[in-house]
Amino acid sequence: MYRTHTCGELRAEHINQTITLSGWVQKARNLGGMTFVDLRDRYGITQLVFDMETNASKCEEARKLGREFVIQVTGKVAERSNKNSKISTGDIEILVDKIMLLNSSELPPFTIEDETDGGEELRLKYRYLDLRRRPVRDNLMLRHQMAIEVRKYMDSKNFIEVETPVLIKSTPEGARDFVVPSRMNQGQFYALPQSPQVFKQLLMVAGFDRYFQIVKCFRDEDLRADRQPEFTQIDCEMAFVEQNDILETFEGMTKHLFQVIKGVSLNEFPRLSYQNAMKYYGSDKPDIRFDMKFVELGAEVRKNDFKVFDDAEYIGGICAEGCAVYTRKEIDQLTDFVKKPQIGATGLIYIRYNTDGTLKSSVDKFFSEAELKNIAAKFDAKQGDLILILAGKKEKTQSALSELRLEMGNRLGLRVKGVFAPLWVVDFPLLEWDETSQRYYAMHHPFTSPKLEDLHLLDSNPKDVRANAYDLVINGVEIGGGSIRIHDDSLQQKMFSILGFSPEDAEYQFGFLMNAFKYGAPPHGGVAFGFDRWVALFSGADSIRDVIAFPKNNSGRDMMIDSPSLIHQLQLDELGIALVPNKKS
RNA sequence: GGUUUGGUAGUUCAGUUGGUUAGAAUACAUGCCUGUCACGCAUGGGGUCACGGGUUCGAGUCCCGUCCAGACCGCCA
Repeated sequence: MYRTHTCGELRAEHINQTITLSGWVQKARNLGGMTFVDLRDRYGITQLVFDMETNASKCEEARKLGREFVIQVTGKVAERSNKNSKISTGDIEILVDKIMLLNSSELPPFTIEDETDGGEELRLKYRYLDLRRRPVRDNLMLRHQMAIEVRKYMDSKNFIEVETPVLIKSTPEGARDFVVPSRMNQGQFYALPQSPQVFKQLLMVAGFDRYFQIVKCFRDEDLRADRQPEFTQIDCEMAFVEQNDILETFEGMTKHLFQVIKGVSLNEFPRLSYQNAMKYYGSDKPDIRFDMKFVELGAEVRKNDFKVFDDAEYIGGICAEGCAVYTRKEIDQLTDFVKKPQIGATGLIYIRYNTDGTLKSSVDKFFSEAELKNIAAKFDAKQGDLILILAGKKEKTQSALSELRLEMGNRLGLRVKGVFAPLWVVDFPLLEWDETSQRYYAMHHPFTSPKLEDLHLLDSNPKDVRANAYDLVINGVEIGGGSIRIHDDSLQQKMFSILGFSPEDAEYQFGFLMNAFKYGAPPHGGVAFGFDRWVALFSGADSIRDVIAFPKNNSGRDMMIDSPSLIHQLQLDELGIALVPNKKS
């Protein structure tokens, strides 16, 4: 028997018991006459004691132990003379009688401690060592707990988990597919699912009126801190429901997770239309932990021969409370921030509402103090506030102002970890126009239903048609999204035609779905949550990499197993694949 | 594809206007130490300054290119 207990469970009540532990040597502290060894496993750390006076040979053995050696010890639990309140086993220690070396270890490339000295790259390369560290392990434990609670909640609401296939069919809509060549059908390819979308809809046709799945999805797009090529969704679908039924069901799931995992009780989630989200926050995923809503300026600022305003399609700003004290240097920093190519504004206009009631702005040449005061009133600015204004093309300016708002939120410490502000963003547009390809794309996906009351616009004015689509946003992170689907084959066919599919293309790619809809498809809709993002939100991690056991790096590489990699010519031959030389070689 | 930051000891980093033998901390090794728990003290080993080219009397430092890594934009129905 390798162990009678774990390294995290022995307490004062075990004193005088003879026990056996196995684990990794975290650290040996050799004091000459005696040696202390911290023995670590998944559950905690227990201190082992070796005394030169009572057992010199064991003490000599203990001195030879290196970091991460795997040992098994048997001994008696004893009360410590110096207790350590920082660890749960800090009241006791083990007087070791027998020690067995189960395996030695090379010196790890970074220290296996809560505060490691290792950098990101090294830790990914040696992920199995990184996972020995408590903070990383805790994230995976949290992930496990959240998955358990999702399943508990969904089960309690009569949802059943059904597995859907991973080798499916490529479709040109949406993200790039990862494709898998078929050996038995040469020249043909499977695709890995970007989501189980069509399968869950087919499950609704099949009568499983409440489905969910915690499922891997794949998208061959560039990575970010919150984007991995393979990621996990909580994928859900319900039949015989309207939008409100879905929002309530999954608001319930969200509240359950917050309650059980974080001990946080949430109030009813606000619902904000896409239109208002853009108007007040310039973003379809606003962080509403803080207010600082946009104020749009109109004709009243366009008559002073100030060309920046006069020529602008959109003029809008935010009011940063208490920031009138910002120095010229700080405002220059903000100007540089909005002028970064990633943000793309051409300049920044400020109005300082000084504490003495005077106003100072970067446009004093064009606006009198009274006019500035009027503008300040529009912002509900108080003395001591700083108004920041951007002007230009509407979409670009709103998005730049949104970034500026978040930056100010950061500077003012308004985006506090541990504070959670969820909301539903609803009434997304059904379609968006793409200039490059001169066609409409589905904003959500091609199976999303238009709002009944907007249906008449579908031919005349497609871009104004709103969809039964919604996102759950928490702290400015898109945690999930979904829609009420089309369940009528003629409407689905019409959608495909608006999206530029020829009837033949639509039949080739989605014929099975439209065919299924001919056999009594119930009204249905659903939602999918980004599980990794959710765990990251709960753990406070900056990147979803921190909550994934074996993540990929920025370039989509697994640094540990070093994939992707070349495959043998024999494998290529079997698949009937010939590689063309790429530009690098 | 683009913007940007970085690459120096096992690791995390510093390195001044381009100037002698490239430093610190930590880790590691050895010795001393009987209550440590970030143990302490002493000593020691450890460097292809990412790679290639250029400027220069002289390059870790300046210039060009390549590679690698991070953040972001594009992209992500």
